[in-house]
Amino acid sequence: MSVALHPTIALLQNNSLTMVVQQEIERAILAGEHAPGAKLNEAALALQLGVSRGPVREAFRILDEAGLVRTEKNRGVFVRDIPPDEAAEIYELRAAMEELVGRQLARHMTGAQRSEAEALVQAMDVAVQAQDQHTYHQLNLRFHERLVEMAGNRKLAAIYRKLVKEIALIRRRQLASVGVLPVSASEHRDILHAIASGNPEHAGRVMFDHALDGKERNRPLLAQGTAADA
Amino acid sequence: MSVALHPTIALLQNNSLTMVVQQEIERAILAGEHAPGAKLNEAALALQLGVSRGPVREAFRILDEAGLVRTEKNRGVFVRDIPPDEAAEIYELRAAMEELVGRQLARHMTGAQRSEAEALVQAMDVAVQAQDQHTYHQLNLRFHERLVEMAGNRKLAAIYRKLVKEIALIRRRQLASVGVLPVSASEHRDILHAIASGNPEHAGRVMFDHALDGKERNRPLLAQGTAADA
DNA sequence: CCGTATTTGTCCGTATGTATG
DNA sequence: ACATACATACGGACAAATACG
Repeated sequence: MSVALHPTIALLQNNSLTMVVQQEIERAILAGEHAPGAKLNEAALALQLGVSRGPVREAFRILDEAGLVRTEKNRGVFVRDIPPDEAAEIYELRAAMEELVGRQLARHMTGAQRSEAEALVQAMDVAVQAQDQHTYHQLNLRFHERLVEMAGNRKLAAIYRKLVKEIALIRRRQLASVGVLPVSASEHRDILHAIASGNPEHAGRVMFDHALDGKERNRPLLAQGTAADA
Repeated sequence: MSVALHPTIALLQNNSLTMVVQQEIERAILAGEHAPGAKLNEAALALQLGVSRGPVREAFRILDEAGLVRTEKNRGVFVRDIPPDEAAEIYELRAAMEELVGRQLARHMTGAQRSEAEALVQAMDVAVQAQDQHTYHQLNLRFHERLVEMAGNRKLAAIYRKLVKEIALIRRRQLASVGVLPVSASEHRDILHAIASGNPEHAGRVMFDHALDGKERNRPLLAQGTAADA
């Protein structure tokens, strides 16, 4: 007797309290409810979430390994405040990964995948015309995540997702950076076009350049790093 | 009054019990003392390490996030047994990262860095002539890790190190794979030569091909994956 | 510089869920 | 199918370190 569960419920099924706590703290951090550099009080969080300190501590260890918080022995856990030079390196690495994705997709993208990606681009157009920044941003994230998934390397996809979270954290630091909306509107069509061309190097370069735009848009606070690749 | 500490001691200084436990379990896994798929008993490990179950549980969460173990709710923690198709993807991803490193080094490698790398290559030659597999293997790991570090992207280096650990775990699965020794002896000189040529694409390709050799040597058990890049 | 309060680090007990005869 | 044994999940208590007055 297997009853179909609502997706969300299904996921929560195999989740220990530690997982729930970890996801909630992560959500709060990425939502800006805890500023970079802020101290996370173990007991206070446990109380607030209605759990004991054990699961909170375990969640802290996960978040530390994931790079979202930093732990100082006998002092506590702090939201990571990624310095500009390291932020630049993370942006460069994400761009390099998108380049790999572009190369791979130029070789192996299927028609169905192309259709799915184009649907997302069209939805973004709608969001732009409706001046709906939030929807646009969500769709943009999904567009890129789906492309990365389509590249067919699960480890690459997993690392990419972590980088995206760190970048979200970096953006929290730069108060103003939200606002510019449709800079990349037409670029997404260029990406799909480049992929469809079947030229791996070209598709890779287009995706790399597009990804680095995100870094450039945040330039004011970033040291002009030299890191991996161009 | 700051007394100079031995490096090892210095590291242990700021390490909580959880860190110590995590590093010890990790070491044991990578040393093959726990086979892939084996169950790690919380209480038994705690007893064996002379600590309580708390730090062991926290260490488990770190190792899970790092990808070295897998946790099943209410069942326990198991050493990850990475399936062949995912193993192939990890090898491909590492190769792609080495390609990035090659490109970057072709642009920015300094003379001092080149000297350091050449010293490691020479040491490897000595190990080969002495038929010292273990030393050769260690030097080989250090050679590649140093090159990755020299690329100047700390996040890339951190991810690379994690991939290397997962690959070490994968190799644990394939009982025989140790034995072939100097396959890559001269290839390391080729790498340095390609980097010195100053041609990023060429250096990248040489490092990519070299890295993928490691995958090919382990082919028998690997599904021929399609993953990221060539 | 010292004493106090707060917070983290560690340990252990209990409840709950899983495997086994 | 049931009962028993066992392992994990979670909570709470004590000890140690740090921060503050």
